[in-house]
Amino acid sequence: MRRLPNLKQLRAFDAAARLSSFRGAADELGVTQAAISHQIKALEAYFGRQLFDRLNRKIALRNDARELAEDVGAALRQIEEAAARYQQNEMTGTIRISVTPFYANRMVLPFLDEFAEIYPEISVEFDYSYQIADFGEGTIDAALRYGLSEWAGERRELIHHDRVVPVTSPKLIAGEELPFSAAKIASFPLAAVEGQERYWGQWFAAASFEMPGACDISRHAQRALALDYAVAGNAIALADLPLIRNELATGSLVQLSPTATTLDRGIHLATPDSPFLDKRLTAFADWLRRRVALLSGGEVAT
Amino acid sequence: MRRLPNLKQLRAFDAAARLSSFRGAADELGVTQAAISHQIKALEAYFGRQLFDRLNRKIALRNDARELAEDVGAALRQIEEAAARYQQNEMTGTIRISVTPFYANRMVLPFLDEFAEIYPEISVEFDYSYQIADFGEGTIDAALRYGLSEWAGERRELIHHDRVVPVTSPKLIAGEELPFSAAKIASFPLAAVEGQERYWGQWFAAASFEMPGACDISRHAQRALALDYAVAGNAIALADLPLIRNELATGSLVQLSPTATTLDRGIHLATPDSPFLDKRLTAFADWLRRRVALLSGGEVAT
DNA sequence: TACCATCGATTAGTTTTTCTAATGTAGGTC
DNA sequence: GACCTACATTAGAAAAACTAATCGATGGTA
Repeated sequence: MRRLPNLKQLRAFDAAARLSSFRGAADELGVTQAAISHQIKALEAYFGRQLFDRLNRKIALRNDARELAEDVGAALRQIEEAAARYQQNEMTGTIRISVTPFYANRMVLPFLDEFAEIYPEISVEFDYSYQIADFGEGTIDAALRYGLSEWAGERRELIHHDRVVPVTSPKLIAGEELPFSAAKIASFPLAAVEGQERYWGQWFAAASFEMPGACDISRHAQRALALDYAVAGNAIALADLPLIRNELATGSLVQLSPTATTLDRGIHLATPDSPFLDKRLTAFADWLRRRVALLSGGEVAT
Repeated sequence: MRRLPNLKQLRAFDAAARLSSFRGAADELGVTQAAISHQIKALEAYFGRQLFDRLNRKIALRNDARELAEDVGAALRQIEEAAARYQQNEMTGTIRISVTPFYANRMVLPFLDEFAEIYPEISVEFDYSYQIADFGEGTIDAALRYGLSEWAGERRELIHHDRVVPVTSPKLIAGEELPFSAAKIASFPLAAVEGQERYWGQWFAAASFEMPGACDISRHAQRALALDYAVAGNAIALADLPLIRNELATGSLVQLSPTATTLDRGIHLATPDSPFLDKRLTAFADWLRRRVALLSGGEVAT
């Protein structure tokens, strides 16, 4: 595409032609009349002929410029409408989110139809992977990630801070009375995620109990595996209640104590560190945060 | 028409989207790559979201911006074509020219079909009037005027300098032998236009003859009336040969001497003093000048 | 694997464009 | 005939656009 006249001048021309007035065009474009006069003059110089006849105190679009005015007007209208359409379709289209099956199955998929009801034009696709997705390839718009509150090179929005309680299989504590004291819990085998053993210490502190130096703690590579270990009746694990509500409902896990502690990690929606937030992702994050908060008892993460 | 994005930025966007490259867009628009980067960034800020994904060493138009790119491209193409059309239709349409019937009938209308052949898209309308037309009303594009070489407030193009010879009706000189000497002519009644008697002196000077102080000179309000007077056999008049070629052909006038003198007046095409010349008027003036020159013997006025 | 060429981003400063303020001119209006 | 409004023009101010230089990243190449 080459050889276009100055588009700002064309815009002034369009307004002046429509209104048959430089002053009117100036008002419409929010500039002075002198500016319009300059623009038209420059455009006439570009074309090498007059676009308007200057009659006294008014102007008249020349006949041979009429078609030009119509075409330019139509083109500008097309641009205006295209821009408006682009701005309005913010909440349409597809967003692709990378998420672990563990979290998707428990916290997202069961409620996704609620999101679809609020934003019927947004379709959400999931990339189920334990790998950290690469935004660079452009195939992933965001990722739901479990972790600490810091990452580099990307923007994160907190969805939900883990707030954990001790749980285990009824098999492990057959016949014992609930709730358990912290001391009693400490006497059982405990399950922890590798590198996150300190959360047990944090929980015992919340329960005002000094954690014994020599606890029986097993270490697991992933949160899901630690939970599995507990479900199998091998140990007590710390778990976020919303995440295991199915297990609690079916009785495959029981909550041993009302004492809960909030961890310094949780689920975040991570997005590429672009200067602008995709409003659909913001909407998704907002929705998910509220939805998860409902499960946790109403506290919305901020 | 309001609420348009910056059109320069849209132009950069169009080029970048088409070429999937900022550098390519920069080359196409004849600016540096940095300029495109700035423009796109500003446009993204305007919309509040990203138009392109920045992958490594390349960019990818986002899906939701694809429609925008197409619409903008189409609109710019429309503008490009409209501008091209406007520039090409310089030689079409109607030009309205004010002209006296006397001159129109003798010098323009007989040859107008030749002009129509060269410029078939230009239609010429005439306003037959002895009044000086007012350009201000916008109904007249130009005027063919007889006169001196100076006017104010308008642009003139010389079509033809009068080059006059003495002519009269055969009735006046029945039986006399041609050509006449200057002395013999001076002995006849002479016809002149009011205020232009000096042209007789000029002619006698060209004939190397001192004009007698007491010539029989009649004065007429218009050139056409002086000629009529001669056709009627009442006097000898000075006339431009091309203008009276019909009378010479039919014998209602005869040329008395080969001596001719060029006057300081002639026919001009006068146009409003606008900053740009209507190329159709230039074409008309050029054509008419050459056509009249053919009648006068090949000298083209400059 | 190191090097080179290319692409886009960024920063700071310059150039160009665009705009304004002031003023002039010419009609139309009361 | 004074007054109002519309467009033109000038000079200078403001804003937009652009460039040069440089960075970081990466893909191709030797």
